[in-house]
Amino acid sequence: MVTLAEVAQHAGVSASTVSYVLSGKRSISVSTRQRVERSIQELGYHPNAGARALASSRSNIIALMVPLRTDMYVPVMMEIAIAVATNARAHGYDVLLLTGEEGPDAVRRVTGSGLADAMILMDVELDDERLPLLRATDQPSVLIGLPADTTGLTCVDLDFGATGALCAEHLALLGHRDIAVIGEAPAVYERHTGFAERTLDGLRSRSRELGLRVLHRPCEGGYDAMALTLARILDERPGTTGFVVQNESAVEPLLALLRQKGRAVPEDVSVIAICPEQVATQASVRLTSVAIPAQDMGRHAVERLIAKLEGRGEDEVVLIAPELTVRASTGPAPAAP
Amino acid sequence: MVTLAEVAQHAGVSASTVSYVLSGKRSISVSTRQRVERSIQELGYHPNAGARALASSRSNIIALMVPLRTDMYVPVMMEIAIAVATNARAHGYDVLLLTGEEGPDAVRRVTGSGLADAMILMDVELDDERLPLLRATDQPSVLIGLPADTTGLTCVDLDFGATGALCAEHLALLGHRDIAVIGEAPAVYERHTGFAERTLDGLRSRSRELGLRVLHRPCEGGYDAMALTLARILDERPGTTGFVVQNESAVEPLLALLRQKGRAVPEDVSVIAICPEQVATQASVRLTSVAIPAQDMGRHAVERLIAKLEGRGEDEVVLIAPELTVRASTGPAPAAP
DNA sequence: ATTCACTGTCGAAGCGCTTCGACAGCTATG
DNA sequence: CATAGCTGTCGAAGCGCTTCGACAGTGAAT
Repeated sequence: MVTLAEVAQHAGVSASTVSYVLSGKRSISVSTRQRVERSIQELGYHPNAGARALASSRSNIIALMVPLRTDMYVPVMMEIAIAVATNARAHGYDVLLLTGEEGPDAVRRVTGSGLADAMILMDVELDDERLPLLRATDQPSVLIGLPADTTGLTCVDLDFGATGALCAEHLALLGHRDIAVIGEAPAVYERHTGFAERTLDGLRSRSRELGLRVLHRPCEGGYDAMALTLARILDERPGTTGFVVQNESAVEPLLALLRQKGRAVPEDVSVIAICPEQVATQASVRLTSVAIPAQDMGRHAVERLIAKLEGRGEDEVVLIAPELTVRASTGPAPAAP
Repeated sequence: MVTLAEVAQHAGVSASTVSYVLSGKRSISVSTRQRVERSIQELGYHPNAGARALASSRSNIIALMVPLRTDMYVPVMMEIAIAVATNARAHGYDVLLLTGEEGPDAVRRVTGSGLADAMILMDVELDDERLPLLRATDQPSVLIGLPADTTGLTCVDLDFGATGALCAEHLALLGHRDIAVIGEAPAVYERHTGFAERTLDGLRSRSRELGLRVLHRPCEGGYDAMALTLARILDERPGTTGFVVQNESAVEPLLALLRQKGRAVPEDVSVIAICPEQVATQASVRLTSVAIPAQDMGRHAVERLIAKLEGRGEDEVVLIAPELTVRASTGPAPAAP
């Protein structure tokens, strides 16, 4: 293993000079710099991470806590995780992957051990038990998701309230009057992750303004659960002509069921999905959708975090504006019979 | 920040004693151990990761390289990644998330800097450019996937050859004679990740033995691509009664299209999917499937790696035996008209 | 009683790096 | 021409931990 000292000797300078070449924290003459860089190249030198962390008390690592549950919006999670890793690398940071399993202990462990310089938490619940720890420590952190109380925290999330409102507006504009929301699984609401409720709130309040009637039904996803849910909805509100789906695994079943029941999309009923682009474009009907901007969320989270690490930037809530893309699954409400 | 020395002072022992309590590498009297442990508790001590890594030249970190592409079998990747993280933690290791982006350089960087003690590579291609590096270094590694040449490497993967064979057997047993394989996107074959080819090979050779006729068509996934692919297949081999699908995003479109064409599943045609359990159970028809055992793969990979880190275990190829679960999408071939 | 082998503890020497203060050799300034 | 202020480099002091050898104390074996 090549060390700083060996590079220094090879280049005929002192170790500190090599260090300064590497960090750029003091000016170095061009000739020396080049000599050192050549030596680094020739010897294939890589600074030792542990020694560096010890001496500088900075690990250049960002911890990313992902939820342990793999049962929900998984592709989004993965996309965020990868976006975080990619953006972090671009800023010279590596990413440590923590699962939610350890819960608050993971936060303690990471902060206490100096394993990471900062952390990003995904899937934050409204009243998350990790939040007090984050507020107490001076280690920078960013949440992806929006807890109930955001004081002293930096959060990044899609503006789900605006997303709900946007869906209501689109359907109202098309003349729909009775709409149904196919929500996430009941467990998601019980866990109070927040985003589902916020979507619903936004949608409901805008609907009220626009005179839409809204029926909300959580749904486990999958074909059978969707069949049951749809039957109940149509039973209760036969005149429903608009659907907003916030559950990836209910999308395709819903489309199949509507087809099966002879309700044409978008002629008879309109469907809006809140889902990743890929799902919307690959579904059996090209779906009008509000995209979940996983990449953006990852990128923003890293950028906020880097800003904090560099002393710039303060606590703030970044809500990404939703964008509705009209595709083939929504159209004018059918004339009342 | 609490240090070893402070704990030592608080407990009235020397620093080395505390260290030995922590590592268990020398015997410590019960009374001393308890005193030290109490001090650790009271002070809320967490060993500094950097210092530890420097002194012991072991970071207790495993690097996990995931593919950058988020366009394919993503949930499987995520599940593997989480299984890796969870199992690694159980062995006292943390996981560093690397994206494929950096390619071979990431391997150099990690090995060179001592950032991680070992690495797991996902999505290994048949002739992966990272392999020479892995063979050259003495850092333990495990591949998830199977390259062309496995000498000097440890690999974990589903036995895709046996998977293909299993599918052929199941369909043959049910009396099918003409079967079609809906494969992964052409890009997957061009990239030579191997698993798709191995599946096909296994399926073809067993089919030959069993007298099945096989038509293989790669498919991008999504509704339109699937529609085109299916049309071609039925055009070329109208008598096709069995389908094997190895592309998650083609599954639901295929089912919808078959329904639409009036071909009932499983009465008229049988469908086997090679996909995660969740996809199989949540599809619009409960699918007979061969599961992709993501959790097992992650677990095996970590276990192999730990074994190597502890000096036990040598290079080997672990092929996980496929399991076919019969559900509602396969049945006896219809009597010839 | 003497030796021997443990057991439990300590002190000290690093691990490879960053960073602070020092300083030699300049150039610009009064 | 002395002085001040740069610029570029160096030496040395740690960062917090692990680990090696040393050794005091104890009990067993001689």
